Amino acid sequence: MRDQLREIGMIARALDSISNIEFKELELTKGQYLYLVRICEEPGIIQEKLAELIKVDRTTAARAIQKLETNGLITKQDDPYNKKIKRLVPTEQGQALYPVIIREHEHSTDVALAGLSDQEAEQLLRLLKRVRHNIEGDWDAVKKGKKRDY
Amino acid sequence: MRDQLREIGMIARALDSISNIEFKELELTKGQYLYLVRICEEPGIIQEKLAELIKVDRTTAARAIQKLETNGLITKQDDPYNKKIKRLVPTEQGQALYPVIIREHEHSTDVALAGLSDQEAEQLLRLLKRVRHNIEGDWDAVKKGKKRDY
DNA sequence: GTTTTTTTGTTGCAAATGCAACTAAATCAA
DNA sequence: TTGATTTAGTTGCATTTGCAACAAAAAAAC
Repeated sequence: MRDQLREIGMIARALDSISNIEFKELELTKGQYLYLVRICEEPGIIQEKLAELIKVDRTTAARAIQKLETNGLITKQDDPYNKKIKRLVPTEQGQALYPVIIREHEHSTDVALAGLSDQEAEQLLRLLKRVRHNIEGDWDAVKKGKKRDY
Repeated sequence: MRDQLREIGMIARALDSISNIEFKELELTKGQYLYLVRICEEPGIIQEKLAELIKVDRTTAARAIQKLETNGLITKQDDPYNKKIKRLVPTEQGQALYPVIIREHEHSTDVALAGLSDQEAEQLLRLLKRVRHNIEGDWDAVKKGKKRDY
């Protein structure tokens, strides 16, 4: 049975659910951790790229980011050369949350990979990267209205 | 870098997004395909187990299932021995959608696994099953209010 | 240098999501 | 067999989500 995608869906929902519950005590509402970590890791990234990076709808990202700004965790900075884009940068308060988010994430990774050898964990990562790469094109295309034939 | 969980998240969001868009022309609104396939494969399953199976909040499942019933795709049948539970069964109309959903899913699997050898695809599945198994306990516990230490 | 297309961002809705809080049946404990 | 706990299901409410539809800057085409 080729159940790889189902397993991926189950794992992703379970982990997202756990993270959302655990981050609530940090004043982070649903999904916000996703955007905040990425902004901390790539300060100056713009909204559009961020949405593409984490595979989420542009408008969903827009509102999550808006809320992060309202809550004082990031700022939107104007670019000196491009009046259209807004560069996302964590505030000190946002930065302060980064290690906490990472720690939780590391713990979940420990749990998830328990019992796997280093070789297996690495192999899993390699394979997942290939799968993600394989699927990216379709996501982009379908999002833009392209019809897949099957 | 132990980015396995991030890759899983990206893949899952991308695929879910694609499926939701593609199933809209079948009158299936967001997420419904998830529940319907499982009910078709395991007719008689109850709501609580279904939510646990696909790793989704009980109340979210409740409403998605309610809508499937309203739309005539499944029925909730009383159990003769247990007045509390309701067994979920696809209607003929629901059954009719099953092969369509599977076909889409098979296509996505083709895309996702492109370039992987049979051995690699099998290895991926084995590893994902272990990861899913590893994480299930935590999901259950955290959902029920347990605090993880990390 | 102007027109067309793409990129980036926003807002209006309608719908899904999920935590609390609540029933009621079933199971467990005494 | 009574009382406590767990299981299964529901509803209220606030929030997130995402498709349309839009605006404006930037880039590409001509």
